[in-house]
Amino acid sequence: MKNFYSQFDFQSELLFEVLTSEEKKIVYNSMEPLIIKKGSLLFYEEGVPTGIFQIKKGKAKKFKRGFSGTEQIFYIYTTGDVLGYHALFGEERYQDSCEALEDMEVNFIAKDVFLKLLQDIPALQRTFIKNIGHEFGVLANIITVLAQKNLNARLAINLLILENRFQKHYKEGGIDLTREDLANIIGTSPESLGRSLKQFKDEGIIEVDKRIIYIKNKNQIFQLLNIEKGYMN
Amino acid sequence: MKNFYSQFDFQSELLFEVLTSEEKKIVYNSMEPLIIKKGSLLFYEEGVPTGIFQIKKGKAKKFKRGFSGTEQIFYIYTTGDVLGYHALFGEERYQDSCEALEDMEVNFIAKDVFLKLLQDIPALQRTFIKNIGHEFGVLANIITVLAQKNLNARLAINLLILENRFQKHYKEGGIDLTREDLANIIGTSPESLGRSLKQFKDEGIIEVDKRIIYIKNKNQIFQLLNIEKGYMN
DNA sequence: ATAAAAACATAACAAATGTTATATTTTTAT
DNA sequence: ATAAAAATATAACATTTGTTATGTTTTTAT
Repeated sequence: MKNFYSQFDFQSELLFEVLTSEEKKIVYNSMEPLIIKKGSLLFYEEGVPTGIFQIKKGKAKKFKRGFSGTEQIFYIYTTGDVLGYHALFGEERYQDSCEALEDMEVNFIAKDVFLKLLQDIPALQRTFIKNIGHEFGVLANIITVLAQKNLNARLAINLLILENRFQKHYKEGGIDLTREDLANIIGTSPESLGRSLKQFKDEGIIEVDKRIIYIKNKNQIFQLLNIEKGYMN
Repeated sequence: MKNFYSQFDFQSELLFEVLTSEEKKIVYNSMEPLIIKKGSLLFYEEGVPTGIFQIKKGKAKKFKRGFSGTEQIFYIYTTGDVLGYHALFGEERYQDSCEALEDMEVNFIAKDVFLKLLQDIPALQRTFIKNIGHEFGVLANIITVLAQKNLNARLAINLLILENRFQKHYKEGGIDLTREDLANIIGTSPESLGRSLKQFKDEGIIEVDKRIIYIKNKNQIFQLLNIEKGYMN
């Protein structure tokens, strides 16, 4: 059975790790640094692709809008993640939008430069396409959770996923998202989310400081989810 | 704005349509016919990929199992669809399982043969990778529906999608799925699904014969979903 | 530093969905 | 053709989630 976290992680921070140090040098020399302000878009649905990004600092949400206009967030990117490459394979447009959740520093590789890199470094193309396959499985897993789990379980699962993803890069390891964004990840309203958070607080599962959520008792979460010990490693 | 149905359709029946008639001949000569019995698997999660399939006759469900073992179905394939190719790009394993819903006739292309075809016909590789990108967007749309819509709306949307997909190949155009499978698509229990179906019957939106569901009044469905006329074309 | 705006917390009530139980219909195997 | 098994329909009740409303805290802009 697969590791729990890898079922929900794009693993897009490892994409350049397959390269030799020589090849890495070529790739990193192709990058140009960009500053992206909180609230602005790295790319948007239906837009023509311009290149790919690697996050040096900050977080971004990937989302689509439903019929009714509500954002559905299906991924939060953090430091190290590479993103924006789907649309570069096969002359497509972006399938979704990506917005900075805080002021960000990113490295950008322009489309033409990236396509040249793919040609020059055979391992790169295979790695990226392989990862798109993996990401496909991640979305299928997200579908499964949204379709089969009730609100508390969806919240519990996403708290584990988000804490795991953030703690790699933020020392304190808390989950710092607006209630609206968190609600738009787990598929509910901010009010219903609030009720579940209160339950978790009352049961000692989490603590909240300002809006930052800290997981205090993972065992209780595993119990809630009926996950056997050992599965989470 | 994109066509409604294309947002939820893999469009994997068009993959060979980009080829010249000469190239098509090569591809179709590489196929071997297979008979697959109802209930057996074309491929399964974690399995090593063997090749790709094109459906000549019959339907198949693509699904994953959640923690609790319940199937989550995220796609129903029908006649003409090509499937099983994700795992062939980049030495992966299957991310999901695919089971025949009735006795099927399929054309099979073995892995090595298919990879050779990809090399020999450059347009083919681009087309397949482009389609994987499109399918990624389809899964994101499914996530949005599951996260944001209530049961009746999810049912309504999936009835439209399924009728549209089936009517291409079955004259009567009804939706013939077990209640369990349909429930495992829209993310509910067969009992709750039954209640919604009864409501739809009482309101004259659908008719049911044996287990086959016929849509009788699409306008009522559009109304239910707040979809403007013209959007569905 | 302060006022205004935005985000958050919480409760009460309404509506939707889950669950359990039972009866009926349809399919399958012999 | 018939009995057994599987699938379906439906209802009653329990639980979960959505919604509306109000007050408080936090952030933002000046």
